[in-house]
Amino acid sequence: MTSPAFGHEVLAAVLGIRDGRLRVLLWERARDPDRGRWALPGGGLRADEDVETSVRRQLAEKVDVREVAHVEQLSVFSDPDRTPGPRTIATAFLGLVPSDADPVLPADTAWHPVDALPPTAFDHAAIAASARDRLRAKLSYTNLGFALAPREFTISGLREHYVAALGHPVSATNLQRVLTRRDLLAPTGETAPSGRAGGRPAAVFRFTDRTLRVTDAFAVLRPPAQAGTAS
Amino acid sequence: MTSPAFGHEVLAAVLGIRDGRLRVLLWERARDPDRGRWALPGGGLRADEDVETSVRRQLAEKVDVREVAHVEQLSVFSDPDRTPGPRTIATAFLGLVPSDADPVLPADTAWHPVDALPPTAFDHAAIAASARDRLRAKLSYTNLGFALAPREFTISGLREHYVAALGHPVSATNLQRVLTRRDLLAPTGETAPSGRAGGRPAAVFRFTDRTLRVTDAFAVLRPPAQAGTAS
DNA sequence: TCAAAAGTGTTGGTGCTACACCCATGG
DNA sequence: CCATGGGTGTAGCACCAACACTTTTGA
Repeated sequence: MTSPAFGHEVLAAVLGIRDGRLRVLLWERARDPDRGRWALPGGGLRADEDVETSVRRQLAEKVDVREVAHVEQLSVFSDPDRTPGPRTIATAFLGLVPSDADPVLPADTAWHPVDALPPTAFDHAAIAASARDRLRAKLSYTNLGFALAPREFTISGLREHYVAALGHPVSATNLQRVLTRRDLLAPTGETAPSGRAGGRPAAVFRFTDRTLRVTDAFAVLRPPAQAGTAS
Repeated sequence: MTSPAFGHEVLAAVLGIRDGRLRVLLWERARDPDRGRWALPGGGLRADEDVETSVRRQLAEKVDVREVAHVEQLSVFSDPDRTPGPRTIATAFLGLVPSDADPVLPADTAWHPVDALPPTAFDHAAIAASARDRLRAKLSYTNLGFALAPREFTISGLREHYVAALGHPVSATNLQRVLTRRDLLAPTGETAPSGRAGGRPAAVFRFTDRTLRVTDAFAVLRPPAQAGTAS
């Protein structure tokens, strides 16, 4: 059991919709190695914390943690040569920040389009891509939209978030019906003022639930009966 | 960047259907700590390998690797006190062995029902539970059955595998239709002899594909068109 | 009164579950 | 020819995408 020891870092791909695009939070490295390239926030794991605690601590230094609506583990990146110098293993996380949260960012930190990244440090581009893919997959069978959208929104506003995140057209009509059928949306009773060009004012909604819920589990091999689930 | 270094181990929850139950491969610890308790196979990460390479190497010592039909990463277990002694972080994997593979096992190693584990070492019970849950979820929206079932099987034989893995009844009629509709099954043309009590001989099938395929992605927010996918 | 934007009604199609029925074998 | 188990036909339901239509606003 005398196995070697390795450095361990925690990295977070924090995604959010900003200016109509799906973006990831990156900071520009001021020092070698990879000076001038853009990196994911994160850093070394401390002796007294587990990786979940660590990622939240590290994010708190970039973003007010209360603004991060969802955090989940992606996977381990462990190529021996993934970084120069002493070997470091990384546990990668996906974080999501709603678009009405506008955290004050340090000067070296900015949101970059996840589909058009600037030159990135180490293997961080692969981590960002894996975060993007995880988000896209989960949007379609969970209520994860709550972590991208603002607290309150109109259906067409929500639709734009889904379009930006998924990268393909989404029908507002059917989006509303799917989310309503599954009881994910609740009307607030308010309406949003119509724009400069007129038009009927939109009803305002919020998500009924702001924690992750799988809505399509066991689509095929569903456990029998479960009477009462449909409400 | 002078963060501390930690031991890193790789652990595999190898699941398979044995004697009609979903079981996990465990070995009995002969030494303290946790002597006499049952542990998942695995061990320290070497300096020149990544975690995926490592888990396959470690499994080769217990099971002929060619018999492991599927391996995937679960998550990191990193509680500072998860093991006594110097801190060790674990990357946990799910491995699946088809029921027609019968690897020769070392004397200290045995298959145990995953829903009725013997006393387990460290946090290994939680890892086994997370492997079981991952398997159950993926069975319902992927072709992952190929990694549990034998190479060739009858529908009712396959049904028993799903029942054992999921823990709830599954209809053979509908199982066949669902898997056929998605082109996951191919008839071999052979039939299996009927049992002592008679009955029509069953047709023999195999999975068309023996690598993981997601069959239900984007059930809700499906990308538009994709002409020709249905074939 | 017209254009714009939001929201609802409706229709046709697909996939799924349940159940009834037919098929092939051993005794 | 009967019991046993395998396999298919089909009816009804739920869900869903597309599209036409109605509603409510600003100019």
